[in-house]
Order: sequence, then C-alpha cells, then structure tokens
Amino acid sequence: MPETPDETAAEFPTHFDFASAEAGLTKAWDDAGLFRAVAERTKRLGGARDPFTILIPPPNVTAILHVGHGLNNTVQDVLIRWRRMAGDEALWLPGTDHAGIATQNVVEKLVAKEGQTRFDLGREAFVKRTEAFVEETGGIILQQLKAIGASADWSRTAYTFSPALSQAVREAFVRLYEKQLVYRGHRVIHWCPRCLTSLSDEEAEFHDSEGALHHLRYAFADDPTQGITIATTRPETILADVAIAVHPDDARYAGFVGREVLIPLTGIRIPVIADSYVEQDFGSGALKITPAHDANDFEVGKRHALAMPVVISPEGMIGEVQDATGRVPAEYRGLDRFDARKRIVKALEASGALVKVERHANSIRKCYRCETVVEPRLSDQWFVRMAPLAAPALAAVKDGTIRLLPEKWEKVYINWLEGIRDWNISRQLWWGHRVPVWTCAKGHSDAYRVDPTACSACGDTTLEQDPDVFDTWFSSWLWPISTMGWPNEQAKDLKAFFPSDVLVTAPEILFFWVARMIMSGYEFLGKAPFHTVYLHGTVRDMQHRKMSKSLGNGIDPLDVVQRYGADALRWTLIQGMGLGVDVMLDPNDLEKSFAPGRNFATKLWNIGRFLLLQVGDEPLAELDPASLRLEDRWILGRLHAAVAECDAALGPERPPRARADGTPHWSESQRQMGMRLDAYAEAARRFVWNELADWYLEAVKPRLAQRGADREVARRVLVHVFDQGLRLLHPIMPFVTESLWQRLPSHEPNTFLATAAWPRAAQAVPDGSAFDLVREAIDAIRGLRAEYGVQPGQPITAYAALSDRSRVLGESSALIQRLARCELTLGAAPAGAAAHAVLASGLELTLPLAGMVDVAKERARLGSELDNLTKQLEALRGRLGNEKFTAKAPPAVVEAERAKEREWAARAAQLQQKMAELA
RNA sequence: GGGCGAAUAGCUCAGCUGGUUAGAGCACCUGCCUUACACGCAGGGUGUCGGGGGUUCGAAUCCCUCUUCGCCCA
Repeated sequence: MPETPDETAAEFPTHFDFASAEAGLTKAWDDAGLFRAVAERTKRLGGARDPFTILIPPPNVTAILHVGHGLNNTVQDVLIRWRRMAGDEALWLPGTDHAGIATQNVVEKLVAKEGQTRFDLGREAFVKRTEAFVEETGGIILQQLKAIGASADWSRTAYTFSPALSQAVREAFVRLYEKQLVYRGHRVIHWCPRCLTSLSDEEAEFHDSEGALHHLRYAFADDPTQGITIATTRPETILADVAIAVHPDDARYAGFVGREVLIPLTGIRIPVIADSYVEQDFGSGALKITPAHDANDFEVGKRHALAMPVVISPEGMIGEVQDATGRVPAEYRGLDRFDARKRIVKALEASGALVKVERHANSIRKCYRCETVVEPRLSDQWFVRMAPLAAPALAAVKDGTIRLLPEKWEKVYINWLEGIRDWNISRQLWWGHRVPVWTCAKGHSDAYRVDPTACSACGDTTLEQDPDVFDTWFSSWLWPISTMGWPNEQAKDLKAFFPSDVLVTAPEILFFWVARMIMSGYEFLGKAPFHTVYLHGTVRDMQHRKMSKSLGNGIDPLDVVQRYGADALRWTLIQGMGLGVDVMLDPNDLEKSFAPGRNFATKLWNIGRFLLLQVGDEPLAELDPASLRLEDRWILGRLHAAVAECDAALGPERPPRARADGTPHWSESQRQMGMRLDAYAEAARRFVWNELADWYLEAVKPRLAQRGADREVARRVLVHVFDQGLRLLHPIMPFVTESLWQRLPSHEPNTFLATAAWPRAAQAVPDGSAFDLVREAIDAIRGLRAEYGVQPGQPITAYAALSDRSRVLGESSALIQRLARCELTLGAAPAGAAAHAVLASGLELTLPLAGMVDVAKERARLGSELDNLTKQLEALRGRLGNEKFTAKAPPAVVEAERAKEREWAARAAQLQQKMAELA
C-alpha cells in the first residue's frame, strides 16, 4: 500500500490526459520499432510466424484526412493490432496514390492563380512543378494517420509514382501488350471537356437528371410536306446526324427505309436506315444517328458504314471539328454545347421542326472528379481486353478463394464481371505514367521496357512516344504486387507477405480497384492478392447524407482527436461499425457522437486508478485456484466468455481450410464469419465495464481493504482480469489501454501492450455461476427499493428462508449489504406488510417495509406479474397439449418446453401464495 | 430497363440454416456527489417484427404478393 495515499491520488488525476499520452506513445512505439514487419520471421521465409498483411487503400497524395479515411484506417488498424498481438508477423503497408486527374487539377488551379495554364508552362515544366508540389505537400495524410494511432510500417511507405512502382506499371503494360491483352481501339469513349481527357466507364458516373425529350420532324427530301419524327435528348447533335434509323420490323416506317430526309436547320440529306438496335416503344420509334457523339450510334454507324462527322470540340464547343465541313452554320460555331442546345431548340421551334418537348427523366454521365457532364467522343485509346483477365477473378469469388463481406457484394461483383467491358486506360493528361509506346517515322509502333533509341522493327531512330499517360487505376491495380517488389519475383517482401490477407475498403471502388487488383494478382503472379475483402459503410450525417465539402456536413477527425482523444474517435467509429452498415454521426453535435468514447476511456482510466491506488505495486502472488473466492471464479468465467466472444466476432483471420493443393479456401459457412467489429467492441466493453467494474470491483473492495492472504488473491485476480481486458480493448483504444497497462504492477520494463499476447480463452474455467444468484438478489432488492421509493440512506432487511441456495446468499451478505444497502437474514420473515421478490431461481425474498408498503399496491404488483406469467403458461400448456407438437417437434425441444412449464408453474404457485398471505 | 438488398423499440442495428416470456447500444425519464469514476452510480421497455396471403405442430426467421426505401449496372 502506498504510504501517503493522498499524494499518490493527486498524482493520478481522475481524467485521462489523452493529448500527452498520444504524443508520448506514438513516439515510444515508433522508437521501439514495434510496427516494422520482418520478412524473415514469417513462415514463408522459414520463420515461426504466420504473416498477416493489410495493404492500405492508398489515399490521394494531395488528400487531407477526412472522417471517411478515419473510418477506413481505423478498421485496418484494429485488425492489424489484433493480429500483431495474436502473434502474427503483422504488416500494414501504407502509401499514397499519385491520383492523375485529381493532382493535375490541384496544380492547374495553383498555376491558374498565377494567370497561367499548363499549356503556357509546357509539359515538362508542368510535370516538374507537380513533382515539386507533391514533394512539398504530398503525404500529409500519412502524418495525420499517425495522429489517430495508425500502426502502419512507415519504413515501407509506397507511392504509385515512385521509380520502383512506375517500373511495375511499365512491365505490366508491356506484358499485356506482348500477350495482345492491350490494344489500340477507335471508338466513342467518355470525355471530360474540363479535364480534357478520356475516362473509363467507371469514371463516368451516372447522375439522375430531369431532362427533356425533343421530338423533331425531319422532312423527306423528295416531299417536304411529309416527314418523320424522331425523339432526342440532345438536339444540338443534329448537326452531326448521318441517318435516321427505324426498327426493321416496325410497320409504321416500313415504306420509309431507303428514302432520304433533310436535317432541320441545315437541310443536309441523310438516309433512313433500318437497324434492330432501335427500340420501337421509345419516343416515336425513330432515332437520329450521330455516330461520333454517341457510343450506341457509333456501333450503328459502323454496321452501316456511315460517315462520322465531329461537331463538338474537346473543350465542348460546337464547330466543324472533323469531317464536318459545311455542317455547322456559322452562328453556332464556338458556342458551348449547352448554350448551343438552347439556341438550336429555339431555331427548331421557329422553323416548325420542333413537334413537342416532353419532360424526360434520364441519367447523364458526369466526370467523377469534377462532375462536368461527360461528352461521348470518337477517338483512339488504349484498351485492356478484360474478358481473359476477368475469368480467374470471377472464379476466385465463386469458389471461395476470396470472400467479400458483406456477402451481398459478391453478387454485385459477379454480375459486373459477367458483363465485363474493356477498360480504357489512356488519359490525355500530363501527370501520370506515360504510355511506353513509341512510333517511328515509318509508322512502326511498339511497347518498350526501356526507352528505345531505335525502332524495334526497322531501326529508324526518329521515334516519338505516345503522349498519353495511364489511368491512375492502371497503377493502383498493381498495388498488392508492386508494393512488394514485383516485377522482381525474388523480392523478399513478395515472398514473405504476398498474398496479403484482408483488404479494407469502401464498396464504391469495388470495380475501380478491388476487382482489378484481383485480376492483376492472377495475371501477373497466378494468385489471389488477398482472401478477404471487407467493404465497410459510409459515414453519414443525421439526414443520412454523405459527408462532403460542398454540403459542409463533414467532421474533421483531427478536431475530434483534439477535443475527445484519438481513442474516442476510434471507439465511436468501431462501435458503430455493423457489417456493411453506414455510420451515422452528427457534425453539429460532436459531443453526442464522441463523448461516449471519451467517457469509456475515462471509465477505463478510473478502473486503473482504483486498481493502482488500492492494489499498489508490490509483487503479485502466484494464482492458486484453490484459494479463489466465489466472485473470483465468476469474473474469471466472464473473462473466458468475453475472450471467446471477441474471437468469434473477429475471426477466423484467414481461411481455415486448404484444398488438396494447399491453396486456402473459405467454406460456404465460413465466408460469413467474423469481422463483426461492433460485436467485438461491445463484448470487450461489457466485460470491462458491466462485469469487471460494476460487479467484481465492488465485490473485492472489502478484501482489498484488509491485509492477509485473501487480499493477495483479490489483488492477483483483479490485476489479471484488468490486464486481459486492456488487451482485448487495445486494438480499438490503443492509447488509454497502453498507458494503463504500463502502470500495472505486473508490467515488465520495456514491454508494450501493443505487442503483448492476445488473450486466450482459458482451458478450464472455474465455476462461479453461483455468483449470479447473488447478483440476482441484489438486482431484485434494488428494484424493490426503487419501486417503494425507499430512500438511499435508509437501511432495510431482507429475509430468505433457509435452503442450500439461500446459504450461498448468506456467504455474500456483506456484498448484498453494501450494494443493495440491505441486511440479509436467513430465516422466516416476521408477519406483517412486506414487499416480495420471487427470483427466477425460485428463491424468495421478503422485505418488511414498515409504513412503506401499501398492501393493495403490493397485491396489484404481484397480481400483474402473475397474470403475465399465467398467460405465458397457458400458451405453453396449449403447445404441450397439442399432440402434433409432441409428436413432430424434436424431443429436445419438447423436453425444454416441459422443463419451462415446471419452472413457471412453480413460480406461479409462489406468487399465488404470496398474494394469499397478503389477503 | 436489368440485377441485388433492406423494412424489428424514438435513433442505429443484432436476431445465421424455423422452437428464448423478441434483444443490444444510444437517446429519453426518475432518484442519488454511496471517498476509482457525476465523462459516474442505481432504477425504468405493451415493439400489430412494413401490409396481405401461404407452408408448418410452431414463422421476425421459409415461400408468394403488394407498398416504401436503398445500392449496383445500362
């Protein structure tokens, strides 16, 4: 015991100073190198440990931390800390993504502030400028992640545009080129007129819009009094019309095919053609065909060998851009496409060609980076042939090599892969990996692993490199292999840590990134890059809106860390993380969202405070099972249950089954197991707070206040269960748990909770279930005190008839006295008005409450309890009396129902007797 | 237009392959500064398990249908 307890208490404040603990521990962990993974320690390289690897979804190099990152990375950190404690060689590999369009946009804006464009600077200078910008400000987000406790291996920090990872991108492209899995395609692609680049299908996102369907009449060239009416949502593109198409089976237009009509406004003659692509039910059943400005029209144009005039420039301006001479009246040239639409509709109306305008709900595609409406544009791009890559990726999920959680995403994934489309990987940007294809003066093109000095086909030395760069995702799809050293297949990390284990990300990038990583894993190394994909929910505000800058409903995680501590932030996020469920937070009331986490940290702190002040730091005795008291056995049993619950909620951490060839594999039922972070958090919290603090701590207070052997047992058990509780909670709340753990009397110098062993469910659990009887009695007495408004200070007495069970209560009478403020007497209660409790175990307590108990009220109370029970009992007897039930239900179920009937009947009899006594 | 999913306590959700007196956390209400903690302690839950139909001895759970909402893809 401390000699001067008051002073010690003063040094141990009642609240956890999270700010200084966070700073101190971040440095201490870092100095100790706890988070650096060592390849040689893994079983794959002859060591003793299973590797456990998580690859960070690399945030944009220009990003700053928002709460979505906070959630994503907290999940990863919880998992990696859990596995690290469990003895795996845990690697959480961090890094950033060069984010082609996004970063280029940021730097373009900077340049614009100086009154310049990137074209003024020129490509080389612009790229240099961007490099410098990234050098200076890039990766801030990784520093910010440290502030929320991220235990990544910073020594392995990767960057998609580093020389090593760029080499991987180049190698990947050249290999695909050699296998003819990439090709140059001429077709209509998505084009962003603001970013001035093409986009993949995934980058052109659908947005619902309230559009208009314009019905336009095209007059026949040979008989202007007759015409055909078509419907279009893009009237401005009539300038590039080359045909009107109808369905070949459409009787309405059977005689029209082969005739010519005049485009309104310009009078250009175009044919009426038949194509089964046309939907007869849509609009008028006739469609204008503009091959250069619509992907579907392009296909029609190819089938019918139509011209493909382009009337919209890369910047989205109307003009005679290509093969369109004489098609665009001067008054529309140079107009923005949306202005042109208005002008052209007006002119159509004036000319009488506009038949009608209908409101029309449709979806339009917008650039996912800048939300500019995407313009379909005819151009040449590099495409990846996806079908051969998709096949193994599809099989991997179908056969259980990879599982997606929540499971519903597996269906979405399969649906997407079964309808896979080729991937446009060229971007007309400057910031990114440049396409390693050169063309010589004689027109020979080839892909080169190293920059060529002469053409591979003819030796010509005047070579020109493709100006385009790759889609950023064409580098991030290699992330699981490039960060490990690929294309060097002998790289140590690749051998030790690939394949990785769990990928934690948001469903939004399931196709962008996850599916493609799986493809690249199979294509380049023949393996799945991970076995589990955990897709978490989105952080939303109270109106269920996504948090965003434009709505101003965001929460700054660093602000939360400052106000409530990193542990509080993490606790809130994890505790709310149901599998695949969105996390609702109130940006206008941080207190409501984050105070519970801070409060829990404070609670932990105070348990530790009590423990340290009461237990002291004298050496602890060995735990002798024979000397354990009832509450000791009980809390050890609860600990066992909590550990088992946490393990069940989190695991299994890797597929427990392997096929004959040794490849890991999830069975049907295992696919859905584990990763219940909220359930894990709750199980750990309940143990420490509701069981350890609320009951065990209270039970051992008197023992700690005395000297002797019993005190030593209590000390030992208390330290043990709190130590174990801290371990269970450490992955979620690393700072407060580490701070406390290092102060435990059992702490050995220079050891860290961060690398302490994860608790194991005990082999043999001592039976402490009788303690539940004590708890039940205390609960019942507290309930009656509240029911009858007995003042907290007023002492009362409870009587229990002598029996084996009541003797158990007798042994704990001191605890009942303290917690229920009630004397316990074993024996008959004196006659007179009293309150009654019939415990589920059948034990009866009688509390004579002179002057406080109203006999009528007590009768009514017991009566309603009896009514309720009687109703349940009747239903139960009805079931048992039904021969079909007893004959068909499993015997175990029938027996359980019979046991229930006996129990309830006995209880009902007790209640009836009590009421009779009160009569 | 195609595919997938959800609807359970005021809110967010558990409740898996049918069998508990339908649960948890938060919020809310009441009483307590009971010397670890008021960021705390104690007490407080009558929910047509979205509507309708069906299967079954038995349905929140399985099937059909309707309504509402969400996600993915075109």
